[in-house]
Amino acid sequence: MNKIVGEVNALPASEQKRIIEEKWPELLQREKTEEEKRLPPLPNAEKYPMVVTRFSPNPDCVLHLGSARAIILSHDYARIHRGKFILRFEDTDPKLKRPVPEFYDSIREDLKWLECKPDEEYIQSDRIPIYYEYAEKLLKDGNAYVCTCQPQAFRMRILAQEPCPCRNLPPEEQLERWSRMLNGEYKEGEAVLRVKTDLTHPNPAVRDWPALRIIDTEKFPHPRTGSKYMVWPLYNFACGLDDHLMGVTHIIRGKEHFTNMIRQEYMYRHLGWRYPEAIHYGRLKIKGAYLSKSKIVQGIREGQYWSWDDPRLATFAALRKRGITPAAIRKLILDVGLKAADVVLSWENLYAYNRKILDPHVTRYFFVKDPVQLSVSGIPKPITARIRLHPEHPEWGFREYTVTPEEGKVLLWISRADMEAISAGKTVRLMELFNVKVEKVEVYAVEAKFLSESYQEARELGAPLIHWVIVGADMPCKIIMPNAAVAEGIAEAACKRLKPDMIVQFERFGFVRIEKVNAGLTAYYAHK
RNA sequence: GCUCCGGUAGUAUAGCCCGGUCAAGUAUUCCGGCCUUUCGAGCCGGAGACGCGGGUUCAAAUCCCGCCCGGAGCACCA
Repeated sequence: MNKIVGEVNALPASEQKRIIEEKWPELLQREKTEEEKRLPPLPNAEKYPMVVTRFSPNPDCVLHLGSARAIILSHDYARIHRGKFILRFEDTDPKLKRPVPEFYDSIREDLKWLECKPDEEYIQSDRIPIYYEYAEKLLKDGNAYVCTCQPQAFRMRILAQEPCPCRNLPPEEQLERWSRMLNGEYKEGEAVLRVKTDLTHPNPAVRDWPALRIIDTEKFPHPRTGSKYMVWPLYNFACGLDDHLMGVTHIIRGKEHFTNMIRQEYMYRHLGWRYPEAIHYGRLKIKGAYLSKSKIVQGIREGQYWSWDDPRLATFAALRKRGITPAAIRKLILDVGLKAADVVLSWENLYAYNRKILDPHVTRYFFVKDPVQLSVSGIPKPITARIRLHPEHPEWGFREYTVTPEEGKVLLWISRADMEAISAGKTVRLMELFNVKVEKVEVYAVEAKFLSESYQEARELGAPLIHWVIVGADMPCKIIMPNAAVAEGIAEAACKRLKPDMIVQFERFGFVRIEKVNAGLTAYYAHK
């Protein structure tokens, strides 16, 4: 049996696969279907020559986990169908949701990190003339009007299902008003372009919705176009036009946009267009973290968080910094799918996925949190520990430490938590090193006597296994925890060769991402 | 309040359209065991759910009605 296994393993993987395909094709089949089962089919994908999806953020903040669903599902569905994935910046509010130049880039970076690189990119503030063109067309065709009513007065009318006085003015008059709007003859708030819908629609929010408004860009210049434009499209107008103009076939977005679809459908009818497939997924939350831009922005402004990548935030920047992998996030999102029900994600699931991704690939080191000294006496000779960087990969190498007793004694660091769990008379195994018998436990130190080297003996005695660092072969280490607390301790000397961005496992402590290496080590904690 | 949309174990999800094979599957979590020089991973076993009440039916997680609960929208925001 072993001989046969050996023979098979000696063959190259491609050869193994060929043989299986030849003799047991059903084995491969099963494997394949299981992997592809991941996402449910996209509705009506076959009705379109090419599937086109888009992610359309406002660059007024960094991205966070709440956007992961739109990004990953849009991207992955486009890829599954060999379609196109578009990134579109919706930066049409220079006043209330002011875009910030640095966020255009941070969003691009986040998408790249998430392995969701867009095929095309658009910025709405580049497209203002296009929106004007369609505004004019709608006006000309009597499908829109320039409304100069006071918002309050308009609301009263619309609630009563009555047209406001502006609605039925002839197209020529509308175009006249429109050019006055563009000329700056109206001030901010004095005129708005509305798309005609059904005044009797059961939802008042749908009736004659606003499409373009005036913003005083002298006062609130747009970061990209300055004061060049004073008339800016609202969400439903810009987004609705762009989705058609860019050939988007499938819109995947949060259910807060459900009413927006109804509104936009009226415009599509005016223009003789067909509305894309729209999927509205539920709200995504994660326990104990704010997934709201305004809360994040507010916390930053008030100094509650250090920065956009503060470990307490669920921004992609923060997750990245902690060593959460994009693969784990993708798994989480594919798991959740595109149901309309709200979901409350738990960090536990994210961590579990991340751990399984990381565990086979990352190297192991010892980090002693809250160190106390353990002095071991009675060591007969120098003893060398060779500890694998990964238990299942001896070929990756090892760290090597030699304890050299002076008058039979050596000093080691062990963690306070381990010290508290042991007491005089107990036997303890220092991993990969030797066994000791504890003699005295004090407040800051432990004294023990060398017992034996045999690991087997430790097992038989049921001795606890603890990790350690030789005093002198060490470096200070700070670990930023997810709650922004700092765990202080000592890492083994081999950690000096670590590089920023590496993710390692500190045994019996957890996975961390290295932030800085100099005389000391700084790392961010991911999870156990 | 009005207009929509939801509700399967602690969490997430499959099943619901096309009722039976669902005394409800999967992942994670928790517990136990095995394995292992980590309290990690792996392996084995176990715990844990159809919001409530009616109805239709031989049969309902699945269909119908009512209720309850949750969420979203009701901006000259996106």
